[in-house]
Amino acid sequence: MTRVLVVEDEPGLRRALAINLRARQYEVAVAADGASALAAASRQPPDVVVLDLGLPDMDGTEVIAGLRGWSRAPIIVLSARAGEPDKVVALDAGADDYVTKPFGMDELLARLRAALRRSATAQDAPVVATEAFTVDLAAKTVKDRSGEPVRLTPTEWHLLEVLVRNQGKLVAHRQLLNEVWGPRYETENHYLRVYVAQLRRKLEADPSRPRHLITEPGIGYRFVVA
Amino acid sequence: MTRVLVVEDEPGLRRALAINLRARQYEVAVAADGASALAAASRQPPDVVVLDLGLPDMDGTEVIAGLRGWSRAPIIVLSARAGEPDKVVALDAGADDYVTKPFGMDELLARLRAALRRSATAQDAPVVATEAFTVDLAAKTVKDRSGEPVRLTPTEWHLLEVLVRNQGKLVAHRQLLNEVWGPRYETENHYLRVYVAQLRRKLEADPSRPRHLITEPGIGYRFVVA
DNA sequence: CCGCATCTTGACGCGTCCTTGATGCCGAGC
DNA sequence: GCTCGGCATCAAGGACGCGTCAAGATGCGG
Repeated sequence: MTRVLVVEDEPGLRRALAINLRARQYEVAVAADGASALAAASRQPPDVVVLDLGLPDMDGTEVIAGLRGWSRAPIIVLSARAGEPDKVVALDAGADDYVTKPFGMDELLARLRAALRRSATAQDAPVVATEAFTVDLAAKTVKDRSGEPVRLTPTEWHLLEVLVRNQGKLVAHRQLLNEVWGPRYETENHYLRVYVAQLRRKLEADPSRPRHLITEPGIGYRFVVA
Repeated sequence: MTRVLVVEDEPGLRRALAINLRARQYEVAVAADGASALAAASRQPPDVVVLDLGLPDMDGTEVIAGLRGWSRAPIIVLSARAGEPDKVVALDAGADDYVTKPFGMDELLARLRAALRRSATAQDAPVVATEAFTVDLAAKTVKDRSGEPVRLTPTEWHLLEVLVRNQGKLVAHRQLLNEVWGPRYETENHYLRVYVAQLRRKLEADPSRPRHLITEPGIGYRFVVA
């Protein structure tokens, strides 16, 4: 069954969305603020997210960034703000669609179907194997050479996932920090050093001579398979 | 380069769309009616389609169906009709997004970027190859003739990137310094000599006789592939 | 309320990179 | 032939970034 995460602080609308979606045989999880949305999403990864931008606790783009760090599930943004700049910011942050309140339930459902149709066809092989370890992006698991699972903390996994998804490409400090920690942490390069070091210690055969998690001095990091 | 097919019968809007898209480095094909749109799409498969529903010769959903028969390129629908049923019909027919006229150009461009981001398969590799080395702008990698990666420092890479982006064109000292070091360094021509020399030493077959990183005395530098 | 895992923050040594100066070369102009 | 300005090359210093270790904070589950 398709799992929808509804993030909406207004109780009435939240209920209405949940009822309508459940009536169409979707499995619905709800959250009233950004923090619980991210928690719920990590606990039960949704297939699509309906996200109200006007949340009490976090900026909407931070929620988008938090989700995009590890999930490609379509994000449909709801907002009372019809201004163009708001739409551009949300879409460029990683949202897939932007619906202005008030909206019709039929339209939202149609946009939801369109988003799901796309993501159904866009599934690529989410397993990447190196000589030292294997990453399964779908199952969110990492195994070492002998097949033993490797324990990663949530942040370690976020970071690894972003790097693996851009395999071969150089990912800038700024982009990594933005996708894993959010836009407000774009200058905290020290976080990267600490967590890259931890990943290397857990994954690389010789952590002091990394072969897959490569430093590009002054620019960022790169994951290479060979 | 990303190819956009614009299907719009109104000449003014068609021109405006084409101009704006070309200004953003998209490759634009235009069509004024459904039949020529389908013909153009089959001749030159687009990466994304911007489709006005109010065409003179065919119903919009027919055009969508005609495209969806063989192409998965995202379709962004433009329409003057804001009614919900129209949106639902178009989206369920296979459209990816529905924008109501009048719309802002920035919003359309943002929705276009969002659509393209999803169809990750449509990414051309912006790779520039010379006989001595190969530059991959997306992955930020440089390889020499034997395929070995070349290590560049951040400043070296930044400088090379600007030159390669303007391949064939002459880039003035002032512009290079401005883009790499910032506006306050526009007179530090010495920096350029040092770093161009380093790039030549790392990339050119015969650094003292450069064939790709060319000095234009008194003006600037130029990158040429052949 | 406590304990543990995780995240954040700090300090330090080391290596690399940026900046800057010195020197030689070449061509243009006098 | 000489001088001068722009360019190429080399070298050295100091600054900065990176890796590493470890000690507080923080938050979560029991």
